[in-house]
Amino acid sequence: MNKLEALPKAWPTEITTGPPRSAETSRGQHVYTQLTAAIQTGRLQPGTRLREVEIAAWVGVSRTPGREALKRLEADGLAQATPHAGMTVTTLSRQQIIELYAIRIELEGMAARLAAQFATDDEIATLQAHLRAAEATLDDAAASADGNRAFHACIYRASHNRYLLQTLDSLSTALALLPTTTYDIAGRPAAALAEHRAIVEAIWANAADEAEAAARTHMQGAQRARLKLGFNSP
Amino acid sequence: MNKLEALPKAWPTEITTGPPRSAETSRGQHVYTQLTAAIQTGRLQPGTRLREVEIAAWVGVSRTPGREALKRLEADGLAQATPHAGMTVTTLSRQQIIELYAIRIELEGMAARLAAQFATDDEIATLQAHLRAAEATLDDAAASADGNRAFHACIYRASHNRYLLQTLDSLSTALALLPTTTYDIAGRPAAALAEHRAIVEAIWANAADEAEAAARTHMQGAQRARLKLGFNSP
DNA sequence: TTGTATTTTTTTGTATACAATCATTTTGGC
DNA sequence: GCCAAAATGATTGTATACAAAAAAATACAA
Repeated sequence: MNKLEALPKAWPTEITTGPPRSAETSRGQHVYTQLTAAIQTGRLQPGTRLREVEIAAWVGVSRTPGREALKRLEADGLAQATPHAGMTVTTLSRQQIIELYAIRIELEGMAARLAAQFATDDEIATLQAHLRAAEATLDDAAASADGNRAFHACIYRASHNRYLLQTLDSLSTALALLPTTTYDIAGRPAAALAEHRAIVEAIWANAADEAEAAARTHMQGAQRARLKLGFNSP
Repeated sequence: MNKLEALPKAWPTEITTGPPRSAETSRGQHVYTQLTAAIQTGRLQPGTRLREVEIAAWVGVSRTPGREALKRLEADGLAQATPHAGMTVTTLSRQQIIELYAIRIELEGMAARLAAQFATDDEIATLQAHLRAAEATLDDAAASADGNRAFHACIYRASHNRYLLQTLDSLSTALALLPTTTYDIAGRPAAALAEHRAIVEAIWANAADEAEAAARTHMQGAQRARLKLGFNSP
């Protein structure tokens, strides 16, 4: 039926960067971590075929935990399966990116509003620390992108709504499928930092409306930057 | 560590109500369908222990597809796992219910807004058909609840945002963990119908703001009704 | 050459045996 | 009788063999 194109059989040479795999975590969890890391760093490009045996051999486990990890990827939207035919890393269309940002704008706004209402002093302090850290890495796109992820995750947690946290996490992860980050655009890290400042200030002042507005403005800026970048295929 | 309380070993006598399992669908999918159905109809109560072997034996398959289905339940938030200790059907706390409704209010509003902008004539006609059908089942709480689910799913689809659709689907499913529906409250089906009418009218008129407001009002009403009901444990 | 039937190969789907881990019970000592 | 430590049992985690389905390759005729 659907012919899945043949794809690079070569795997990234470096297999594990982190700890080899604590006895605490299951092999399945380990494979999942490896796969998401490989996708987010771009070592596994969208469209790449994911074969159970290859994945398993790559990480050095049997098919069972490998298969489990792939199923989780599918549930996260990071991989797509066709019955009996196998999985590929999801390729986002322009339309999908627009839809992703649409819901993210809404939920980031909600998170900022809730954070303005419910964030603890500790959480606000952490946000401010992230701002300071971001100043130091304005020139490093990769570090900026990492810092950005951490900053947003902080706001999610500060919302004190576990379903919101979970949903935004999953949406952010899906956007990590895109090959480059918006921080590769000249001036974007500085603009993002200014927008982040506005959000944190509103949260610090317990100004819910302002926080929501600032977060929405920020995400709209991110979307504009993203769509300016263009992307891989359709 | 955590002692999982011993729980009823008896399984619902009727195993399968639908088709026995088409050759098209995998056994894993079949188990998943059976489990979600059992949870949503209340045959599997929150807190019930889910053992891989029992599940597998119940549906008549081996552990592998049973285990796969359980992992999917966990990803959906319908079951909770503790490593090496097993899974139980999720029990929602009052706080969780509040958080669920909070995000649902936000996203239902967004869906109604988008539907007002982008719904096709067909989709609006389907919504109107649902209103007429709901009139006929005002006295039947179970039928009302089913119709309600279908109605909302229609709006999700009419939003034409696949991530919004997916997220709202998942949130609605999580709420199905609650034992009784708000439609068991006297007068609630009629109130809900009136609120549904307001939403559809706004969508039909392409009035985005009104649609969002109507949807939020509706969900706030649903939340109030829900919290009035009380619930199982914590 | 082209279209089609058939075989082969590849890959996922499933069953099952075994290992690891945690909870419980039993045993031994005091 | 009570506590600790070892043995037991239950249950999940993992490996692997086999079945089933689909895709690809091959053979063969028109």
